[in-house]
Amino acid sequence: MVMKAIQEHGDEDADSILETLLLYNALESSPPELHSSLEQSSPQEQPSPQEQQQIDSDLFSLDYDGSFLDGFSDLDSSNDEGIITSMAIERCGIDSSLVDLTDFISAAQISKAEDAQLPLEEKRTHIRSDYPEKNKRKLCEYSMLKRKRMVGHGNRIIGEDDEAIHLPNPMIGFGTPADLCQIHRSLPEAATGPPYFYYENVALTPKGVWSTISRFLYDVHPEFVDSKYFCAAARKRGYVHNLPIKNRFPLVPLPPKTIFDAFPLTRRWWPTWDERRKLNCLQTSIATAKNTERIMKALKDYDEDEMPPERVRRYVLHECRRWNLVWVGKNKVAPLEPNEVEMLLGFPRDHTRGISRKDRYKSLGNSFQIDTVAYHLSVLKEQFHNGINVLSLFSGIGGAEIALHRLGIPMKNVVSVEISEVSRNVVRCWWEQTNQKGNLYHLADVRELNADRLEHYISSFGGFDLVVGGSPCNNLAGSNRLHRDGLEGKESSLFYDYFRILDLVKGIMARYN
DNA sequence: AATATAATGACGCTGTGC
DNA sequence: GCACAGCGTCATTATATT
Repeated sequence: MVMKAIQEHGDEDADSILETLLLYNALESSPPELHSSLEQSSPQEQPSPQEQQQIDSDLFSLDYDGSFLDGFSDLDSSNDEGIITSMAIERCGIDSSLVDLTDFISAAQISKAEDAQLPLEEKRTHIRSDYPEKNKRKLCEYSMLKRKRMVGHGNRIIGEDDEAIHLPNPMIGFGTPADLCQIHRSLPEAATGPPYFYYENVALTPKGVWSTISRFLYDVHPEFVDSKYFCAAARKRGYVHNLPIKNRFPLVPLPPKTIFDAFPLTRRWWPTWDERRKLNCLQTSIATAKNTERIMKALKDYDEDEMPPERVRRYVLHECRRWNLVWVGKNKVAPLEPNEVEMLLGFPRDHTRGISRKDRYKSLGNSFQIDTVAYHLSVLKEQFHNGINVLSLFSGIGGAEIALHRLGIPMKNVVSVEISEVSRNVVRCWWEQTNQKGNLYHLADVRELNADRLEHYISSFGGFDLVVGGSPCNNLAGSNRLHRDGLEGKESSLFYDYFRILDLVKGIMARYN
């Protein structure tokens, strides 16, 4: 089918080939194919000096070398697609499913397709005649046009958000510690640092959102990762970043990977007909007492080892999945406690202690999964072992800061912007409790962070090494029944401030160097 | 007793995959 | 056609604080 698609479209039109393959795939039901994980062992020396947690190199003596794909960045002939396709088959095996092949080809394509073609502003701008005042997106695009010189017209018309971005399955990004499907990527020139940037948001957005985000963030393709490959709970997120992806390493100790590992006591009460081994996404609100009460009622007539009728099982399982419930007694389920959520997300125990229960769930539900993010940020350790300057936007309860800390990367200066006073207090407390040597500067609103302030920070400590943050997902997230109105929504449009600030930092840093 | 803060419970719909 | 997942919002009620 791959070959057929190539014959149909010729070697050069990679997009059409992918389209065709995806179409074939939609028409056929291809058998599920497991990813082959590499089992080679070559001890990797891990720089872990003054770290309290020693890294057990035997635990992760996997080969991170992505050499099988080393040629990718150097391919430049128009015949690449054929080569890539055959490499894909070679790599994934002749029997592998089309999904695997297309994922592979897609990942390889992205790095190539991105930097070519249109000038940046051309791609990011589709409304250029009117003078926008109303929405942030237009304002941003307008300011970009003003700032950058206009280049000639492109020859390809790019429609409004119609370049659908395909979510990979399995959602492992450029590989997890256990599944090293690593690909060498070449970033578009406009995307390269300094500074490094790392942007995060929910993977399952309304259509077109991720292509817009990607277009603004210098055409870097998002890395989609589900944190279920790092911990016991799912968390499907997209990450747009310009970090290297070679030689990543995970945090130690490794977090529990299954529900039973995380909560051993639940095993005693877990019915055989509940086959869940991972939790669903940890959200900002939990089940009510009424919910769990109804479940208890539905089960009250059945013994522990007795299988309830299918109707009852279906109801109970549906509610358990919907509300992320765990078994805590005979026929009794309960939502997770705040400190249990902290543990699953990789935060120190009682990190959010002292604020209201509701606020704990909310701030945790809005946070990073630390192990996942730290895995991506781990490549900074070698480069910044003497310390790093961080601009942390939408900091929340400090997921990025904690990831860096747990990686053993000293923070020299952290400018942290967070609207919630409660969350700022959490980070401030943590900063003091962990005896951080560096300086923490707190701001409340990203919208007030202008060029003057940035200039001041950059001149005072010599630039930011990393701009990190995840902008609000309120208007993107599936759970929002009322205002899921996309990237232009009230809160989610703050993404454009992330871009605005990042772009300012890039500009100022370029002047200083 | 008035006011501030916290907890409760009900509320669809989109996108994807089989 | 159906199963499933999903960093959420709001009005109302309960509890805490002044």
